Formats: sequence, C-alpha cells, structure tokens
Amino acid sequence: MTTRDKLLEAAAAALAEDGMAGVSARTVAARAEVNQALVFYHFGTVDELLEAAVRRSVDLAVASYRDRFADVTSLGDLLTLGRALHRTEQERGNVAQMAQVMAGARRSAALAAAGRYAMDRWSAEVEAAVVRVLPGTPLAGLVDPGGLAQAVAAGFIGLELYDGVDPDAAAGALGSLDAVGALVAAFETLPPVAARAVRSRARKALARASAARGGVR
Amino acid sequence: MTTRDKLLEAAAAALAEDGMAGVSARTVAARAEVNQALVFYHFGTVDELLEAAVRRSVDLAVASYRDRFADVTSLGDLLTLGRALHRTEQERGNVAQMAQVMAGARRSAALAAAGRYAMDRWSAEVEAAVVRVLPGTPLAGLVDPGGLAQAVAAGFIGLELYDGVDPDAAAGALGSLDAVGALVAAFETLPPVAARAVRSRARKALARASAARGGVR
DNA sequence: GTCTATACAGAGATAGAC
DNA sequence: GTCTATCTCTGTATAGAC
Repeated sequence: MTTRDKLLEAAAAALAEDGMAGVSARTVAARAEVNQALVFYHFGTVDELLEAAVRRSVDLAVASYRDRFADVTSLGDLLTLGRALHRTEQERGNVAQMAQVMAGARRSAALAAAGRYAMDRWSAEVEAAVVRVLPGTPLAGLVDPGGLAQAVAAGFIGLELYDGVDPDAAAGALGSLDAVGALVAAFETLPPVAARAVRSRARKALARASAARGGVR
Repeated sequence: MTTRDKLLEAAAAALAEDGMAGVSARTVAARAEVNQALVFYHFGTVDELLEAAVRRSVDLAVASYRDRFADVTSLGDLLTLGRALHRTEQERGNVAQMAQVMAGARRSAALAAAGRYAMDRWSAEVEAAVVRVLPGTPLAGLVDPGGLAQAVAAGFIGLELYDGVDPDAAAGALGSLDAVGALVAAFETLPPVAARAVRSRARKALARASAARGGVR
C-alpha cells in the first residue's frame, strides 16, 4: 500500500469518525502512520486530500452497487435496495463523509466540489433505476426522475446528521419514509381508471400551487 | 443591546454564513464588535456560545410560526406552509445554523445538544399539525406522525447542505418532493372504497418488508 | 462587566537534508 | 519520496488591571 493510499484511507476514516473538526494534516498523517509533511507533498492542501478521499470512497461505493441497481425492476425492488443501501453506507461511514464535506463547503471550493461530485454520482445511479421503474408508478409524468433521485440523496444526508444527534428520532423518521414509500408503491395496484384520476388531480394541484407561488413572487 | 446579545447574534450569523469552520471566539467577537475574552466570560466556551445562539434562533423562529401552524387544517395547507417555511428559514440562515451544529456534533456534546434541541422544537411543531391533518389522508394509521415530522425536518437539513454545493440540483429535489406531496394529497379525493383498498395494501407491504428484514437480522 | 496582555496548543505550510 | 526542522498564524483560554 502506497503512502498516497494510506493517506486517502486515513482521511476517509477520520472524516467519518471525527468529522471535519477532527481532521487535520497532523491527525490524518498520524492515523496513516506517515509523516505530516507528506500530506502537502501528495495533495497540496488538506482540503484537496479530503476531496480526493471522498471521490475515492464514492467511486468505490457506487461501483459496489452496480449489479444491484441493474436488478431493480419495480418500485418495491428500489425501495428494498434503498433501505439496504442506506443501512450499509451509513455503517461504512460513506454518508458521514459526504455530509461532512458538504458542511465544510462554505469554506472551501475543494470540499464543495467533493460534495457535488458525491451527490452527482449517487443520484445518477438512483436516477437510472428510477427512470426504469417510474412508468409503472403513480408518479409517472408527475415527477422528474433526476429530481427524485436527488431528493433521496439529500434525505440520506439529512438522516445521517440527525442520527448523529438523536439516533432514535432518526430511526423513527426513516420508518415513516418507508410508510410513504409503501403507500406510493401500493398505489400501483389500483385499477387503471382510479389511478389515472388520482394522478390527474395531483397534477392539477401541483399546477395550482406553482401558479399561486408565481403570483406572489 | 447587551454584550451577551451581541455575541449571540454574531454567533448565529457567523454560523449561517461561514459555517462551523469559520467560527471562532475571535471571528465572532470581531463581528459583534466586542472583546474576544468576553466570549469566555459570558459563555465559558465557544461551543456553549454556539449552543445558546442556536437555541435562541430556534425559539424565535418557531414562535414566529405559531399562528400559521394553528391555521393548518388540511394536508394541502400543511404542504403550502411547509414550502413557505422552508424558503424563509433557509433565507434567514436558520436551517444552516442547524445543519452546521449537527455536523459538529461528533466533536462536541454542546453542539449535539443544540442540534437535538432544534430538531425537537421544529418536529414537535410539525407533528402537532400532522396529527390534526393525518386522519383525512391516506397515511392515517400507516405512519407515525412524530416520525413523519422528524423526516421532514431531516429532509430540510439535507436540502440545506445540498443547496450549498449544488443549488440547481437542490431546487430540483425540492420540486420532486412537491410532486410526491401532491400525489399523497390527491389521494384524499379517491372514493372511500378505493382509498381503503390502497391503504390496506400499503400496510401489508410494510408488514412484509419489515418481516423480511426481521428474518435477515 | 470589560479590557489588555499573554500563555500555550495546534493548525497549515515550506525549506532543505537525505 | 520521505524526514526533520521550523516559520507563522490562528485558536482557546486565563490572569489581572480597570
């Protein structure tokens, strides 16, 4: 294992365990058991090390789900995968890494880029599955698949931070999202006539709401 | 305005604008135009100043919505209020303050307490409205009002961080959540028989999913 | 309650020997 | 590529005068 890789791994672990506040060239180097100056030799700045570390974590994690995303053929499948993914990635600390660089984004362009990259990669993956699955759901034609995928990714970030301050509450929140997902999925089983009626009402309500907002602005 | 209040206000502003990384006794004191040592005289540590600042921001913000929450009588009302609230609180920087202390929670018990407090206050407010509104919706009996309120709060936090790294994407995500909300709301207009059928299917799907998870664990 | 002064630790970053 | 040494800055925190 090269020094570069040791640093990347140590940075990812430090970010996940101690957060941005616990990360410094010194602490990361100590964790990697290499000299502190090597952070700057290999990466230039601490932020750039963090950026590289998160990009690597995300690339590895996303790749590890490629097959499972490909297997998704229904909304139910996608919800099941989503639950498993959330659980696993949270445990691995990958969600924490993302949340932490995103929280640090105000200060550093490198961190902002890392956060954007991570969210992009995950939502692209989710979006591809949503596009396949959406036609069979009540949300077809009502919601933008990309936006939905991004909302899911953002939700994971929020839950991660919530879990850090109140694990029970975060678990309760996750359970409720499951219920909403189940409801939308169950909607698939409506007779086509009823489904169309509901969908058209939802579309009208949306149009009304955005018109109201447009009027105010 | 007392020195204490100047510090509280400056801390809140610093947290919202520069994030945890940009906050220090020196920067906050400079912003408040008071001496740096007064941070420690009044609050003991920087983290305790931040905790006090966030508690104050949350108390003020929540109080400012009391009437509007009381006026909510339908899911549609609640969604409309939710959109307005999200927009306003994000602009005021209150959501950013919450996200930042939550991100720093790993390092400091005071910050964790501040995050927990903020999430509690907001979700209690939302929950009270959800409890009133839920009986008229398809989610009645399917979802825990408290959990749903917590999920909404967590979602706002996630969107805030997302907005910091990719504003367009965050806006897209928000739009999709509107669509999901509209769908659930439109469901209210189904004939009672159909509504009951869908709800019961959702309940069964939920039970099945959690049984499957129970089997694996 | 407020200010000055200061101690002290840890941060980022670089120079230069090896 | 790696190490030692070091510079400089910023941060937290306290002591003591006013």
